[in-house]
Amino acid sequence: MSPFEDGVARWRRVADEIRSAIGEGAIVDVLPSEVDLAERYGVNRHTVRRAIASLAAEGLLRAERGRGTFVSAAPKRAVYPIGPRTRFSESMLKQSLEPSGRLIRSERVVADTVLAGLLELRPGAPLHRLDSLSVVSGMPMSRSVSHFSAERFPGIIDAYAETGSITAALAREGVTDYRRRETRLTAERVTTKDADLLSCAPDAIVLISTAVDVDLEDRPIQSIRTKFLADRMELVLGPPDQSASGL
Amino acid sequence: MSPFEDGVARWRRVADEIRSAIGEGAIVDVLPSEVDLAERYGVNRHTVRRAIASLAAEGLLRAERGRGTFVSAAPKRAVYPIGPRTRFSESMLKQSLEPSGRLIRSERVVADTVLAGLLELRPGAPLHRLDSLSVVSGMPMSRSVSHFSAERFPGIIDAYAETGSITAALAREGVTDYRRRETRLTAERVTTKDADLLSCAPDAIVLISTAVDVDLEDRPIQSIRTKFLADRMELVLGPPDQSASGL
DNA sequence: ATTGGTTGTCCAGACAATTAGACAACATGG
DNA sequence: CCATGTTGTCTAATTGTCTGGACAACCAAT
Repeated sequence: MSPFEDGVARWRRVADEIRSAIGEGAIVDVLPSEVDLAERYGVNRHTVRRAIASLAAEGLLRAERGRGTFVSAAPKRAVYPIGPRTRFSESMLKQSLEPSGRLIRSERVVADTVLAGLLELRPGAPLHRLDSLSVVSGMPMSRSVSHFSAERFPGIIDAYAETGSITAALAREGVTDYRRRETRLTAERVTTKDADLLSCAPDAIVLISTAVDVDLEDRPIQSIRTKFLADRMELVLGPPDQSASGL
Repeated sequence: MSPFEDGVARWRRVADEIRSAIGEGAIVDVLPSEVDLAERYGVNRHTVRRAIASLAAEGLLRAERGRGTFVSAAPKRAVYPIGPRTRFSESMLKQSLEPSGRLIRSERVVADTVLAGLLELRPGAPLHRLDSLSVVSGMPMSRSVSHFSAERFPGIIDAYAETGSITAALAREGVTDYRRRETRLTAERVTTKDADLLSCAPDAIVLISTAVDVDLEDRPIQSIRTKFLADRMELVLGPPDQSASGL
């Protein structure tokens, strides 16, 4: 059999399986020996070693010569409750995390048929495209692309650049309250460009949320497409009890 | 620079980017020429060709000699509305899809502290562990691991094996209605074992949903952890309007 | 001190990935 | 017809992956 087959190196697949095993609690404190792992995954010991080296570089494992290899810390994900009254900054503050938003790029575009449908505007209507990055306690968390009506919110870009919060920026534009109408969720591999912005592994996974926010009269305010780094975030739906992330 | 860097082949990364570009609507009908793509992604033309070959094998692209390369069909994801009244089989039927569940494995286990907490049982309580696969119109969609109290639902395994639906199985055990209390969402790479069961690429991505269902008296019924194939499913929260999946 | 089990390092070979260049086969528009 | 641009195929050379084997260094018991 060929070492590859689908463009993913064996050592990386082994690394992924070990990471999963740790995440699921199948491996708790100490790893099986390199020889055992090699046999279990059907690869050479060197391949296992490379996988372990990769995980050690992530800070997940710690190898000690003559003793064994140990898991150093189960990484905890930040929790993001998502529902009709979803507010990113508020959620992070409740977890004693420091949210901040950074403007990556802004642009004036015109609405295509899809965006026009979502925002209930005519195709060709002028829009503000807001490309932003959310950083929580120094760690990049997500990357969003929002679209606003340029006619209704002429100063939204500047307001966001100053406040770093969409809720705050909307308040300046006269929107005191809003709610989420619908959220669609899926997941994909991160693109290389996003990987740079989010400073994550080039093959990390992002949860993709596509949503429309509406004001109290149910008129669309913004269409927002957000990519959350899956290994740093956990989305929670349901009653707002803020228990710690377990599994 | 090395062909690899992180265990992912270049052609694979190019393939992923092209797939994303199609998913986001950046590439609509016809691909740029191989030479253009090679320049854009900074790789050799042969590498682009391999990426295209991989996507063509998936059925996403169709290359025609002398003319160009075209996207054959925007793959539509099955939509799964998720909320308090979430029912997998019903949702699929509404989309004219044929759901069926298959029992992979069942087992009697005892509750650890985490499961006991979720199900509000004492640690050590006997549980049924139900390991199942959901197939929709012949396509494996998700893989679930459920835990039920063995004392309260002694026949749940047999009931599921016969009906292929958890809702139907619970009805046989006397639970006429139930609702979802909380759902936690994240995403990971699929494990090789799950990749076999789901018959998908060995490095596909799964949306992981961890939830607890409760009866009308708010007593926990089951804890369920489901892995949805992200490229075949889209989770939707919010008002139940069943519009087609349009990113 | 010895023994057994562990991680760390080195060498070498077989195979895959990537690059480069050149040319063939085909389609389209002038 | 012909010029241009496209995908398909081939050879070759370079670099990285994976495997196999061997040995060193280290730890924890006996």
